[in-house]
Amino acid sequence: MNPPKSQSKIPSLGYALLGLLQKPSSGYDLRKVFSSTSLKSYSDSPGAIYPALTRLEKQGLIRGKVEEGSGMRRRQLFRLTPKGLSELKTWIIRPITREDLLWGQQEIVLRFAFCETVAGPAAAVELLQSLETALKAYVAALHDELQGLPPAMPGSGRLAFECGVRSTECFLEWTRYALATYEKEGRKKRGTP
Amino acid sequence: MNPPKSQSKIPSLGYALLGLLQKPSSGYDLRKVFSSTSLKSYSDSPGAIYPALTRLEKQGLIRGKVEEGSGMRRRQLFRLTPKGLSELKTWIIRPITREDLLWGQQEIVLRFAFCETVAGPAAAVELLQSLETALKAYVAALHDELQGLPPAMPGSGRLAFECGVRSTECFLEWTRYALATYEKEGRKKRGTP
DNA sequence: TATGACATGTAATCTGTTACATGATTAG
DNA sequence: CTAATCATGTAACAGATTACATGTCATA
Repeated sequence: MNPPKSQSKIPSLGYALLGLLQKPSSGYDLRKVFSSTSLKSYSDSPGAIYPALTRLEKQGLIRGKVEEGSGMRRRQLFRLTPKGLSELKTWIIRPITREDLLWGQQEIVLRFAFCETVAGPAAAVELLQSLETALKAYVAALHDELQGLPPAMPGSGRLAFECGVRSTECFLEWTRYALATYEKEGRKKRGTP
Repeated sequence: MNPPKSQSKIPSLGYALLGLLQKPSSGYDLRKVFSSTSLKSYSDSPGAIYPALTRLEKQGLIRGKVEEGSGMRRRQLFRLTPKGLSELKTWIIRPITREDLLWGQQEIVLRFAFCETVAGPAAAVELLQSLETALKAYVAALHDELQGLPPAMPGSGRLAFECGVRSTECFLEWTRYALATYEKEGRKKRGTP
């Protein structure tokens, strides 16, 4: 009666966890990653992590097993299931859309960060290419909007808008830099013909 | 018994609404601003806006009045109360901390965008100066972290980190550009001595 | 043996999302 | 008249925050 609800919408934190679980980890390990590395934008609170892990396990995307080592603290190691890996891969390699850009850089860069180990360098290049396309259109649209701003707008309002434009341009430059890096690597491996 | 709970933590959306309500608006107006301008990162759904307005009114930060025009649709105009204006100002001019940077650019730029009309150009300059200080330290820390990355890290992981560094540097450049803009304006008004 | 770090979880509460509901006014 | 748009809300649900609760192990 309903359309098949194959994908039961996973929040961003869920995908971050899936990506990190390429290396089997406990909830505590994951919390430490979020609190100590540059993924600080995600919550490291137990009230966020543990329920999220439980949900992912219920969906069959990860599987936890309590470690039984002599003289060790109780510790549950989670690892990706094949289904979880496939879900992660699907999320990562979906081409970048304008919507993705509106929801923010963070998630896009996270997808890219996981891309090489999950789907290989070729997929990373494809992801960057779709990102470049989307960004070029978006930057152009932002410039148009900047032109159309009411001249009565106070200085700080216009400057704030310019900040958004610059930040997007910077993201585009990084995308090109990343593409160039992959190209260089490719040439190295093929022996710079 | 409890410490005085003078500030009852307002979420980011609440402050965005307070800032926009410098110009009296209806809930529908505000939704249109969120859906049509570059504030698209905030939700324009009625289920977010209307409850948020109700909360702000209960806290005495805004006041709504139903408009009674001949042959007009029912429409409730909200405007800032003095208490709301003061709360908004306090939020805006608090110096930028490292925590603010971790929570994201978005909110900082929003604060700056409202700063000039709420607190004047001098406050905007002070805000930018505290931002510059915080950003300089943060960029340095990010460079250190980049040096310390494990060499075993896959290419896309390192590139993703570099994206964060570049984006922060870009933000710092914008901050200096904005400061320069204010300085130029100041000289113009004082007659370029 | 007492302190602190390790490790996991739960409960209350708040906010946002999604979807639905309602009525008034204007355009065709 | 009827369809679309204006304008406001509500209800059910999911997810995050905060604070608390529990117990283990190492070490001083």
